[in-house]
Amino acid sequence: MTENESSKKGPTPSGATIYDIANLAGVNPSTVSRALSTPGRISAKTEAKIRAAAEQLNYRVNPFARALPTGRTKLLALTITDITNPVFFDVVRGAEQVAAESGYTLLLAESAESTSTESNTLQRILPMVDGLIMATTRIGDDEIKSINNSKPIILVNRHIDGVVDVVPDIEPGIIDAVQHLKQLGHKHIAFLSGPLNSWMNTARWNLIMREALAAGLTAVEIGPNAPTLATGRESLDRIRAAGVTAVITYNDLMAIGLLRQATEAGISVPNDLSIIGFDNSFGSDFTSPPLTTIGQPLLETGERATRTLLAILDGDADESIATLEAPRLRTSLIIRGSTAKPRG
Amino acid sequence: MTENESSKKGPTPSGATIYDIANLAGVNPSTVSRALSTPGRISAKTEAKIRAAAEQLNYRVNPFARALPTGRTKLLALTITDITNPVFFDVVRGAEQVAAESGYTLLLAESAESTSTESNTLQRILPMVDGLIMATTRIGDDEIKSINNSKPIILVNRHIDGVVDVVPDIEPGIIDAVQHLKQLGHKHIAFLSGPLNSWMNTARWNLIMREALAAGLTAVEIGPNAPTLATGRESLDRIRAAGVTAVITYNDLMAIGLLRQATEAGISVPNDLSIIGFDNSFGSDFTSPPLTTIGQPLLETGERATRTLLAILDGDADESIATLEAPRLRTSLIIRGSTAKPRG
DNA sequence: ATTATTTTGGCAACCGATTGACAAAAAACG
DNA sequence: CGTTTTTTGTCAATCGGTTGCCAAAATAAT
Repeated sequence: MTENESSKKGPTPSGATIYDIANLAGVNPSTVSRALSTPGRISAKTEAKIRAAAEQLNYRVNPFARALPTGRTKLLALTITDITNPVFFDVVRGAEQVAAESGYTLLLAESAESTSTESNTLQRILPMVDGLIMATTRIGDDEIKSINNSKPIILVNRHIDGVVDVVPDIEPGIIDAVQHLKQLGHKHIAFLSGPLNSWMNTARWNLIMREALAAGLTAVEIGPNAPTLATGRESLDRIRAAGVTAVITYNDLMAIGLLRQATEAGISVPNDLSIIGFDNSFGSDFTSPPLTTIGQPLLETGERATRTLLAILDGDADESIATLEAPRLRTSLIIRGSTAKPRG
Repeated sequence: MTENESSKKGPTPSGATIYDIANLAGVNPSTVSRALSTPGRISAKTEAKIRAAAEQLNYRVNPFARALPTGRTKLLALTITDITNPVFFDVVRGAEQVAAESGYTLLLAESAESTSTESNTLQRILPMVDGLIMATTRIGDDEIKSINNSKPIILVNRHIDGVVDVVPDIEPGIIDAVQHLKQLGHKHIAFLSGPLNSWMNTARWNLIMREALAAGLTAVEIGPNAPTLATGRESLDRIRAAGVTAVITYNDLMAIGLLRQATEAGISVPNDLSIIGFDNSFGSDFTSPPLTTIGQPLLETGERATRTLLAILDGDADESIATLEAPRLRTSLIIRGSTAKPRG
């Protein structure tokens, strides 16, 4: 602790600069800059000399100094509302990986709780990032549109006109789910719905309704609800009261809550009640019985969202088009243990 | 899309600068800087005028421009190895909240998988942050020490000489756990251990061993293992073979895996096998039966780690001392449904 | 009213890169 | 060998703030 000369103090914490390199290599700082960031611009010999000097000084480019003239920070933000929600795990993983591959750093922002916190965090983060992936947010369409005017945004699982989004096609999964229930012999099903203003919630319910109708089943919506484990538990009575034999929930978390509550109340899942979750998120197979669920390709969603964002940022027309026109990701039904023939 | 003048193009994406404000308010840019960042330095009247102008132009300070001369970015990094591990949820929450309160932004870095990825990510992040909280890492002591020479680090649940850490006292929880098992009538217990080089793993096992000995129980270590759900499942046979009636696991994830595997194999938990997890992490009460576990104050851990880091950064002697000398956080036994009298 | 003191605001240098313009050096050409 | 073209490296301005230093203005003290 006594003789570490340049540690932690002063505005140059850890710092060899291109000027130091220039000195050591006997060239002009701008030459150093070019050698390091515009390969080919400088003769191989000089470049080698500079790289050696940089290596020797353990040089790291100062991201802020670079960001200032270029306006590019190589930082991407991924916003989520609730780190506790397993849906994001794989989205984060996918995004993180693609970002890292491209030399970008992912800034993960959780805005638990209030909308105002979320707005504030966003305001703080916005100036530092090149672009935003919004995985979930309670923020309104207008604010998102306004942000979209200054920085590119990719929306995940939400649609707003004029904003780029990545949302998997929910149709195949829902069609299969309803058919699955029908084939098991269910006649009356419920949708345990999610948040009131959720675009995705509405989309899911509408489609379930349509398919149930087409299949000759009755379908009721129970909700709206916060998309949490707790509300899943709390809704057991309403579901029983509705007289249905099967439930599709807005997400897995709610399904798990419901399943646990039912089990504790002596109601057998799947025999007394079939449950289908949504998302196939991390942990949905940890329950007993493991959850039948409509799976989303979460990892791919994170990857694609990030790739799309990068394509926009790099303005690479070809890649942009390729990314934007790739076939849409699809949901699919994953049958596990929480669905069965209704009793009696 | 037609007439948004200054959107998304050029190095000044969204930007009013202090120069714009200076123009509008009829003062010098430096006066603007002072008015905004050194309250009191400028007369109230001028300051009001400047604030009004800033408001009108919707000014946001450019964090990079500020970081350049000051060397302070108001960014903190929190590194975790596996976003999937529920242990971090509350740590992240706590850290995020304290950081936000103090006007800092938390950069959450997941370095899933390989150590090399982790090193790379770290190198990328390091120059942009004021300090680091390392919640888990596979990185070696030496590298951590070396990082600690350039930026302040707070270690969570790990100890390295010379590096500040926040690690709750595991003693109370472990003492209670062993006593709990003894009182239930167990004679032979096992510790399902975690990663080989984990400091915390060793600490936990040593203490369990000591307490078991003191209580007249036999204790065996089974492992090392990766701290995952999968290894929990895979270790069932070894646990059965060891002839113990109770297991304490390195963490909840392993306990949950073990519990599920046991249940599927027709071994009743808690009647045939008692299981105690570790951490009381998110979801440890979702299982059937809910998991008895040695709880850590995770939220407080995240909060304290962040507060400590901020205290170091701000060099506020009083606050530093207060934070550093606060009573150590403690673990405690949380008795739920996965422990009972051994059968027969 | 005069001097001493404190406030207030401006000037200019600086943080560490990037980049357009240009001149010197090297290579290619006739 | 002289001239044109290309390559290579330097100069200097710039990004948007911060801050030490100083002078003008305002206030206080004598």
